[in-house]
Amino acid sequence: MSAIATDQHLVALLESVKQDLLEEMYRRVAAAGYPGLRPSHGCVFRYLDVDGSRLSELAEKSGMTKQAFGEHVANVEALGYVVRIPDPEDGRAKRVVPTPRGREALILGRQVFADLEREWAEAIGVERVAALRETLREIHRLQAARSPLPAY
Amino acid sequence: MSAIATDQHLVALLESVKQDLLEEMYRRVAAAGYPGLRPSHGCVFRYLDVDGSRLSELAEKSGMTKQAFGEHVANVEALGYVVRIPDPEDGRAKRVVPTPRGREALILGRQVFADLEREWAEAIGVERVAALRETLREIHRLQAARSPLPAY
DNA sequence: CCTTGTAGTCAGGCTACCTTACCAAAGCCG
DNA sequence: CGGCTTTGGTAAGGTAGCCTGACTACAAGG
Repeated sequence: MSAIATDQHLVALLESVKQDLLEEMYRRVAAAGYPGLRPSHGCVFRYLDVDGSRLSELAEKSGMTKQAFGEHVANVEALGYVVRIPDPEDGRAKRVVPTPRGREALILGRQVFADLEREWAEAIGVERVAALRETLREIHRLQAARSPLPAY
Repeated sequence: MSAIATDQHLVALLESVKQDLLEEMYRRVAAAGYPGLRPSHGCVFRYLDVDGSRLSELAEKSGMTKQAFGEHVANVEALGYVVRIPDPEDGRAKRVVPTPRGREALILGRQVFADLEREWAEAIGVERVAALRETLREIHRLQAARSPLPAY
C-alpha cells in the first residue's frame, strides 16, 4: 500500500534486511555442513535449551500453537538436528533435545548472527548498528504502547 | 536460530517493526472506512497507477508470478477497490484500475505511511528515523553486493 | 495464413500457519 | 481409591500466500 520511491519504503527495507540476515545465516550454516535448515526452523532453535526443552514451552515462547510448532520439530528431527524423547518427569510430555550435530548447528547459528553484526559494524560503524537496534526497539515500544495487546 | 536476548534479536526487531507499521496502517485505513484490506493486498496498490496498470507489469514489479498476483487482484476486486477491464489497446491484456473508493484508499494508505513516519520522527527525532532508513539501505546494499543475485 | 510470442487464467502443489477434536497421563478431591 | 478436570501432545482438516506447468486468446512478423 505505497509508494512512489519503493526502494526507500520502510516496510520494504525492513523486510529486505531481515531476509538478508536470515539468508546469509542459513547460507553459512549450510556451507559449514549443516544443510536443510530453513528460516521457519528457527523457532525450534531460538529458545531451545542445550539440554532440551518441553515442546509446549517452546511453542508458547514462539507464539505458535503446539501443533504448528510440533510440525517444525518433526521436520528438524527428520534432518537429524533434534530428537523427541519422553520426559522422565511427566509421562504426557516430551522433551525436544538437540543431537550433537544439532547442538553444533545451534551454536554456530548464534555465532553467525554475531559475526554478521560485527561485519556490518566494521563496514558502516559500530555506533550505527547499535543505533539501528536501539531505534528499532524504541519504535516498537512506541507502537506497542499505542495499540494495547489483545486483552489478556 | 538464535538467541538468549530475544527482545534484542535483530531479526525479531526488524520483523516486529515491519508488523507494527503494517498493522497500524491497515488499522487506520480500515478505521477511515476502507475495511478488508490485508498486508498481502499491498502488492496490488504499491505500483498501481491511478489510471490503472497492466497486471503482468504489476506482477513483475512486485516480484511475483502473474498467477499469484492475479489472485490478490481478484481479492481486492471482490472488496470493490479495483476492477479489471480489458485493455483497449491489447485484446489479450487487462488493466487493473482502482475504483473511486480504491483511489481514496490508495492515497490514504500512502498518506498514513507518511503520517506514521512523521509521528515517529516527533517521538524519537527526525534524524534518527532518517538514520534508520539510511542504515537499512546501506546494510541491504552491502549484503546484496555480497551475494550476487541468482544469475540473470 | 501460419508460426511464434505474450497476457492472462486454470489446476494442482507446497509451506507455514490455524482451529477443532481427540487421547492419555497428571493432579486434585471427596 | 475412583472419578473429574486440567494439561501435554497428536490428528485431521482448513486457509493464505506463494509456486510450477499446462492451457487459451490474442498479437505480430514473416
